[in-house]
Amino acid sequence: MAKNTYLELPGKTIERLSQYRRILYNSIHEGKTNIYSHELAKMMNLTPVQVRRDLMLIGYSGSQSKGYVIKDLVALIGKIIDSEKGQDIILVGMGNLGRAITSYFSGKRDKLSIVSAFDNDLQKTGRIVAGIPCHHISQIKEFVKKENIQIAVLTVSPEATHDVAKMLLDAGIRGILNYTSVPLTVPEGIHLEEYDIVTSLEKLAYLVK
Amino acid sequence: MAKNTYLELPGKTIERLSQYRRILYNSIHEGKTNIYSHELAKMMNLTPVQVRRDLMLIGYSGSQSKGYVIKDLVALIGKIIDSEKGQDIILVGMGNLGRAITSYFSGKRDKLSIVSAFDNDLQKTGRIVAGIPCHHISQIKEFVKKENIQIAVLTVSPEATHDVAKMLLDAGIRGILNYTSVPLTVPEGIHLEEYDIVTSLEKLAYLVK
DNA sequence: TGAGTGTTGATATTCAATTCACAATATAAG
DNA sequence: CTTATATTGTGAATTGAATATCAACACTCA
Repeated sequence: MAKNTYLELPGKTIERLSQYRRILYNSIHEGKTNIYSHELAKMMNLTPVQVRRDLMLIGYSGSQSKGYVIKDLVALIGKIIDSEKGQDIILVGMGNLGRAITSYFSGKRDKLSIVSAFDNDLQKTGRIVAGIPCHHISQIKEFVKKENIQIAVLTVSPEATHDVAKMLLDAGIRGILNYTSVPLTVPEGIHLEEYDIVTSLEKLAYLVK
Repeated sequence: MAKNTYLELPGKTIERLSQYRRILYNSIHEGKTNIYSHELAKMMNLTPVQVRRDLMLIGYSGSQSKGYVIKDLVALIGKIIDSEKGQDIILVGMGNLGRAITSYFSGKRDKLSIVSAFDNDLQKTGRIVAGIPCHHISQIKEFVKKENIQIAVLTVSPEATHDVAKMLLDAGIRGILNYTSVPLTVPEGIHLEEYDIVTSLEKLAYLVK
């Protein structure tokens, strides 16, 4: 039996793998069965070398004449980035952004789904909002433990960010996607992805100057 | 008269400068006037060296005893990343995400504002949506030229992405913030920032495995 | 058959970003 | 005055990511 060696992939490569897969799904729907590195590169706005390098890192080999077999490649990417049994995600902060993300995401990935939301607004709690049940934030800990949730999306107000993050960490969350404008600090071993719209726009504004 | 030397700053530094400034605003409100690199680093979840290096790059000097003067630092960052007269931004695609971003962003920055939105849904066009006027996408080109818009936020459906991007480029847009799940290619000299929620979540899912 | 073309896979190189290590300096305390 | 401590500023080293280069291979066509 092959031992499940854990691949230590660069973060950027993982992001690209996720995107390769999405594009490859489309190609499959268009009836394509094989693809060359330069084709995939073009669709992703990358160089062919970059694509080949990524695929080399995950140990996938193509053929000189036919390129890569899309079906196999998709399967391998899935094997690497998906959890076998899927992962449930919660979202905290059912404001505009929270609702947008929830609706946007619903049904996009079968191994990954936002299963429940939390908010402190009693108007919203106890009901279905944007297609998923919304509970009061006081119930986060219980829910996370019971359902073994590992990932949370954070879309609360700046003021609430630190407190909610603490709750999530206390509850045992292992990864946080922080969409607030407040930078977070997390302990060793907890994974954090942050993204801030204002920062992106300010960067663009600087670049076009 | 000092010649306006254009600082070639690393992209990552620009992003951090934007965030330093936001945090420093808060510190000012709390009555703080000076700050040390290690304090700023802690708030940003960075190392002190990183902070000092960034400030070195923009040519700001602190004092060994008092650290950095917040007011001066904020002013300098503004000088570097803001346009003198401010910049107007448009948003294309008034769906859930578009509305969320618009409301979220409104009034956040005085030098930067989303002034108008565009959509192809006639229900929305010609009205005020999420606080800003929403026009039909056929009017993009005229608007961009007349108002000298340089930056656009793209929140349309995957299917529409390429066409709308082409319209924006034709109209003379210089920077695009792409929130769709479709990777874009832009010509030399046009700035592109892409961000995809699904990718972030898949990356997190991989990391917590 | 054999030259020509286009592809992959991999090593080497370059480039960008971060971190290390420490000199220089200011302040406080003895 | 001298020592101890805490800070900044920065050259050098390191790490991480992207790119260049090319051998090996498979197919095509003359």
